Amino acid sequence: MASVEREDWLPPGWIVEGRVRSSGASAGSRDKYFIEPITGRRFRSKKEVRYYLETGEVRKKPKKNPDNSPEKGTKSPPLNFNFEDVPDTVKWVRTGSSEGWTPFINGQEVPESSKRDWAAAFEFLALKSSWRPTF
Amino acid sequence: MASVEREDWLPPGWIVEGRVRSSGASAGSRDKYFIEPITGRRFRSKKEVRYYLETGEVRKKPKKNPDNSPEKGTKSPPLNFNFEDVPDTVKWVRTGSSEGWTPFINGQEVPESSKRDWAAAFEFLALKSSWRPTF
DNA sequence: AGAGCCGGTTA
DNA sequence: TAACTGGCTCT
Repeated sequence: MASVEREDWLPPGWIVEGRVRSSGASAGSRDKYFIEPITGRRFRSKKEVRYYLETGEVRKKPKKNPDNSPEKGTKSPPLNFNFEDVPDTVKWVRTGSSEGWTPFINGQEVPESSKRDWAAAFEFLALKSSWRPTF
Repeated sequence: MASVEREDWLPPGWIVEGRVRSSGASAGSRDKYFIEPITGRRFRSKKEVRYYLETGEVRKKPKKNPDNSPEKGTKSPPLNFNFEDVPDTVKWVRTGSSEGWTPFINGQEVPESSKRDWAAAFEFLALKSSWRPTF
C-alpha cells in the first residue's frame, strides 16, 4: 500500500510510501519510503532526504574497496555553461514507468548529473508559482 | 559587498551575501543573508532557510498582537498545484528574436504572466548547472 | 518493543 | 540498477 500520509518536515509535493514487508524473518514490519515527486527518486530515510535537499546529491556509498587505488585524479566537471551552445528545445516528459519527469534536449535525455538541476527549477515553479494547468 | 562564500548546508545555487552595517549603534557588525536564486527571496538566518525548504513557506512573524485572536484555523500549505492534473509535456523553445526561452504546454504557449517565472528559473539553471553540450 | 537507518542481497 | 530484507542502534 502506498500511503499518502504527509510528514511535516517534508517539502510540499513529496510522497510518503508505507510498505509492509511480505517475506523473510521481518515480515509484517513496516518501512517508509520518501519519494521526490519530479524525479521520482526514492529515499529510505529522513536523513537521506535532508542530505539530498541540502547538497543536491545522493550520499555516496563507501564502496567495497576490493583491492586498492583511491584514485583522486579524475576530478569534477569544470562547470561553466556556454549560453551560445544551448539547445533550442527542452522537452519535459512525464514518464509512465518511473514516477517523474525527464528532460529531453534535442531528443536526448539529459545526463543524470544535470537532471536534478533542471528538475529542481521545474518543481520549484510548479509548487510556488501561481501558475495553474488551465490548458 | 556580496560575498560568494558557500555554506555546506545550503542547497546548490543559493547565494550568501555578507553585509556590514553602515549606520546605527551596531554599525560595523556583519550580517549574512541567504538568497534563493530563482525568486531572489532573501532570508536572514539558517533557521528561516530550513523552514522554507521544508514547508515551502516563509515563516510568519509572530506579529505584534494588537488586540486578540490566535486564529489557529488556517493550517498547512494549501499547495495550489495538483500533481495529478499536471501536463505530460513541457517544451522549452529558444526564441530567436528575444533572448530567452518560451515554455509550451501541450502545444500552447504559457501565459505571459507565468512565463517570466518559468523562463527566469530555466535560464538561471542553464547558467549555473554543470551541464555541458555533449550532444 | 518499536522506529529509524543502512549494508547487503536479490531480481 | 532498483526493490527488498537482515540486523544494528537508539529510544
